[in-house]
Amino acid sequence: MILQVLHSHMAVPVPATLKPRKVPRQARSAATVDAIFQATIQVLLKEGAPRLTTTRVAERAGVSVGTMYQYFPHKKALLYAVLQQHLETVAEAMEAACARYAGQPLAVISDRLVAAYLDAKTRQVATSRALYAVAGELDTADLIGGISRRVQGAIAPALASASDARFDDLDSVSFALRVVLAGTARAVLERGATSSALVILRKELPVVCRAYLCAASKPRRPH
Amino acid sequence: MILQVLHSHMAVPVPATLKPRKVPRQARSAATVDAIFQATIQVLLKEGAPRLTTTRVAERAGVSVGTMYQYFPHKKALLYAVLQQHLETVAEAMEAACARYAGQPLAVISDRLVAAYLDAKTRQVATSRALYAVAGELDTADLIGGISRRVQGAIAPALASASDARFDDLDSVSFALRVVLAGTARAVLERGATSSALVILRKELPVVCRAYLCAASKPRRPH
DNA sequence: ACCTGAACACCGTTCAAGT
DNA sequence: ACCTGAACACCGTTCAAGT
Repeated sequence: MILQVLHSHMAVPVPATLKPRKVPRQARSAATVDAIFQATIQVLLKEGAPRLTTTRVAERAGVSVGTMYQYFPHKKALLYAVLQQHLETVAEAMEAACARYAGQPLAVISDRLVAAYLDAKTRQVATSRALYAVAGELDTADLIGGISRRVQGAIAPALASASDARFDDLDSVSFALRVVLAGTARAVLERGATSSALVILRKELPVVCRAYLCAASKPRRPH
Repeated sequence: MILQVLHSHMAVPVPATLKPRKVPRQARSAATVDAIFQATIQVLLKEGAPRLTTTRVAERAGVSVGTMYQYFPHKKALLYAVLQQHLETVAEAMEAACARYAGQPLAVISDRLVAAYLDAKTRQVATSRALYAVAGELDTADLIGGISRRVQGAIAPALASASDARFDDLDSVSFALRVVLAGTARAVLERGATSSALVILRKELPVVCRAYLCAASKPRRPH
């Protein structure tokens, strides 16, 4: 529930066992939850995933462990919420880009989507990396599934709207495009994220996507 | 060292802290290590990552925890070794495919490399998935870095050998191709790996790579 | 020489006792 | 009503005591 307070647009269902047990109705509670949230990211970045313990987060947030467990039923719920926030930021960026460049030529749409994805992911490289590491311990099937559906739901109409191309199998192409974007970005960001690797990614990934979309579509006369 | 016994072709340097502390010189020791290895995978698949404890692995392998710590200085060394074995299998498959299809037209090389990668990863989908989950807790920068270099060292000459294409920036293209392959496959395999998702991946990933390689190269007359 | 497993430090989680 | 933090079960790791 608190997740909905923080992200009222949320469309992804949260598994019952991962739901926070308490709805912060008062301003003070909301502040506490926010402090816990911030503390989690700070400890993760400063101490690393292995030292991200409930005690340390509580200490940094200025509350007792007991209090923390009133808001998050267990450690995983905490990580889940942080990951969710990050993924929804990315999803929003993609939705915005899709809406903005609808009706443009395919090459433009492709380039803009790639740029939007890379921008969203590289805006806080450190946080992205840390969250990839943390996500492995979580049951993220539903969360990732929901975000994926949301992103694909934005990509598909954007591709369909291209002024100079049409797709026979829009769903497969949307799926493939999302997976290529997400997978490739992760493969580079998760480890070093060397600046040279990032440079190559920014140069080559647009070529990959444009070439693919072109190969997977048929031309059509602009109307 | 024991890793070298198990995989004598190993080219990747193992960080000092992750090295097993004991070299099994006798057959009995090698058998013990192998039992620990098998037990790790079994426990991981049957009980899941959270229940993968040193005690459980030792019990299943039929040794005491103390004995296990003679061979692997800590739990991470165990996981590291298992992951390493898996990645080297994939690297071998890629090297074999690269050698086998050298000199062929670019489209053939591309399709075969994609097929080789997907085959290697999907041969044991369950193990692949389980290892992705486990890898998050490990310091895999060196391991992944070494394997990546090895795979790119095979991909680059294969691409250069294409009978009908030549590349201006071979390194960037090899890098991008490897990252697209690895990232995309992971994005699909890591979660559900629905059979429908796998079908789309097998159909679209070759199109992605072929279109990209074609776009990133110039044609040349076969000699 | 090699193996064992109780013991230790530390983790996630709970809940009686405080305010 | 809400917060606290000692207590509990369990984990990774060690090392004195066995063989």
